[in-house]
Amino acid sequence: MTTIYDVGRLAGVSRSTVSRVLNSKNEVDPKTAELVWDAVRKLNYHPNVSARALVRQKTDMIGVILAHVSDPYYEKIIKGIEAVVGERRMGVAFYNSYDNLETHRMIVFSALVGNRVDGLIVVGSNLNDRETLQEIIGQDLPMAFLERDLPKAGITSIICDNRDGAKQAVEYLLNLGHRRIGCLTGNLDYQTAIERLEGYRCTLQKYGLPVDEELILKSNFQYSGGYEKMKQLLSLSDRPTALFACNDMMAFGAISAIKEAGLSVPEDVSVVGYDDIIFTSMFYPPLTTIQQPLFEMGGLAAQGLIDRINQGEQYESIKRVLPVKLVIRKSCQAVQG
Amino acid sequence: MTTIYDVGRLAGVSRSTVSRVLNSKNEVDPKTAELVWDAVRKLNYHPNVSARALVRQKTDMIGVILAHVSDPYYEKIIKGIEAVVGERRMGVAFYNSYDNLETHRMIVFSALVGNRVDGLIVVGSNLNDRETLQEIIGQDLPMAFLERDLPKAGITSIICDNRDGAKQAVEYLLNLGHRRIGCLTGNLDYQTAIERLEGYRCTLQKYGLPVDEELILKSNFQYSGGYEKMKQLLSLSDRPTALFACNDMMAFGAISAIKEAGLSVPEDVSVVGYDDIIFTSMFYPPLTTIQQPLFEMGGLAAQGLIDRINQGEQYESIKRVLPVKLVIRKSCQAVQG
DNA sequence: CTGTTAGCGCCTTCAT
DNA sequence: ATGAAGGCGCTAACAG
Repeated sequence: MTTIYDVGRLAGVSRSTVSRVLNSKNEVDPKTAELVWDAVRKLNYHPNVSARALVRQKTDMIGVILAHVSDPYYEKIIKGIEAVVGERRMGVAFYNSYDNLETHRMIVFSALVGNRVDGLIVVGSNLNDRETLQEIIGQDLPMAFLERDLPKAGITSIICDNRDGAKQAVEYLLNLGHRRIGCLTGNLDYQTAIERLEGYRCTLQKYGLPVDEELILKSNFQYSGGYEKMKQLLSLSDRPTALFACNDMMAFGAISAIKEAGLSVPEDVSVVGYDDIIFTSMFYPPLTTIQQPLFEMGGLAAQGLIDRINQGEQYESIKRVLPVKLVIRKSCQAVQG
Repeated sequence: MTTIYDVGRLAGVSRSTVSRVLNSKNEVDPKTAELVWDAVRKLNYHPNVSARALVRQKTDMIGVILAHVSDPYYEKIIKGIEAVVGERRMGVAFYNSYDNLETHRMIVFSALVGNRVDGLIVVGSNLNDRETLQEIIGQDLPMAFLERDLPKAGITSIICDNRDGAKQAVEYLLNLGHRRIGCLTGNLDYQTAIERLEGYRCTLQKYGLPVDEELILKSNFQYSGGYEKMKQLLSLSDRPTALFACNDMMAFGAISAIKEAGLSVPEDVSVVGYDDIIFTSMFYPPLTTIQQPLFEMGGLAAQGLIDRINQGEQYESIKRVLPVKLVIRKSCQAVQG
């Protein structure tokens, strides 16, 4: 391992000078600096991150904890985070919680309390994590929340208007003449799932329609969940003519079940999804869905977190609720006759 | 920040004893140990990772560099890596290269030379990265390669039998009576893309069929690339009756183009993909494709890397070529008449 | 403008 | 079985 000391020796200067050059602090004679850079290149020197982090008490890294990095839903959020973080010359580390409370707790503590990262973005975590998070927040460590707001916490949270999204979806179906509209919810341990369901309910009520509990099935945001629950919905004597799936993956699963039953989308059942993940437009039929500003969300969370890190506890937390919009494709049509 | 010193003071012991308890080294009086653990819990102490890494000269983290974490293709590979790494009580950090050589270089150096991780798994990187990688390998730092083998490197590499995969796909189509089989290649800066194309060519030759260069279109492993290139293929006067797409995303794009042209899959064009990503079975029609043992690949790479880290340079590198298999779904049918 | 000095928090001999 | 002391590689005062 080559250290700052080796660089100094080769350049004929002290270690502190090397450090100054590397960090472009204070004034350094341009000639000296050039000597140092030459040595750095020649030795292919890269600072030991641990040593640097130890003395500076910061790692220039932020962490992002989410259920599973590979979930396509996170794609644009991740890109939004990375864009901002890269711009500020920091790095990102991703951690998978697998939606497991114990794992989540371990990660949060070892990453944040163990100083592995300077701050943490928690993406849409399980509401039962509240205790862990309150504990962390109590220590005034930099955090930001995405798709979730923690009451009383002086912390940035970026969420989308889930109730309004559900409202747009349901209103769209109502305008097409649908009256029996099924709803596949996400895992109700998640704020987004709860709010979307509320939006569905309120919208029906607003239009003076009955909320038939038989048409509301608690699912889990997964393809398989959408598939299974849709089969149940189709077996109803008076089956729905339309479906509001609280995310796109469940919509895909539901559509498979519909096709398997010998029915068609949108001829027999209209389907609206939620999220607008990248696959929606590749899917057949192209899915009508609610689009969230995912890239922007990621960016705002990262920005809030980094500001908090830089400004310390004087940072004024922000809470943003971003608007969503309906994207009409080809999975819905008006009720016939 | 609470340190080992605070813990020691609360427990009434020295810092070295705390350290011993934490790392369960040597013998420590069970009563003393209990005292220390009590203090740890009471203070919610978590070791400072930087300090620990600095003195131990290891981070217990491995890095994984790939084009983009959110690409669904990596999903199972990632899970395979995580399974092994978790089992060995280490952690993983993911880095996105975005298929950019400069980014790739920076990550490799700062992560590995900067001691951010103990070793690095490079997943299917651009062949033009060779120089950077050789440079790193020259420093005998622990690395493992996935979907790529670097000649002369005493380093673990795990690849799949891409030529055989292409052969299985093409033979399947030939057996269905197809003679004009198009090929959409991936980005030929990648070993997998090159080998799959070779497999396609060799198989046709093996059966004494002409290789019509007009039917081979260089694409990029992307949905959009598959879509565009398939449009070209369809505009040919004597268009192909079947397509071998070198990955599933291009197959999806191609199928969109086919549908858009008023044709059907598999009635008018049969399509075989490659990879068997999670979406293939959700797609309509369910895609016939080549399945790779992705989970196993990730696990083997992680295992090889960790062994190398633990055993040092005496580690005997392994090179594994894993078998692949054809998964028949519904995107192909026999030539009519 | 540059070198000297003193830690950052932890682990690991070496004593006891 | 436990404590004292030294140092991992780096940065940040403080001198000069």
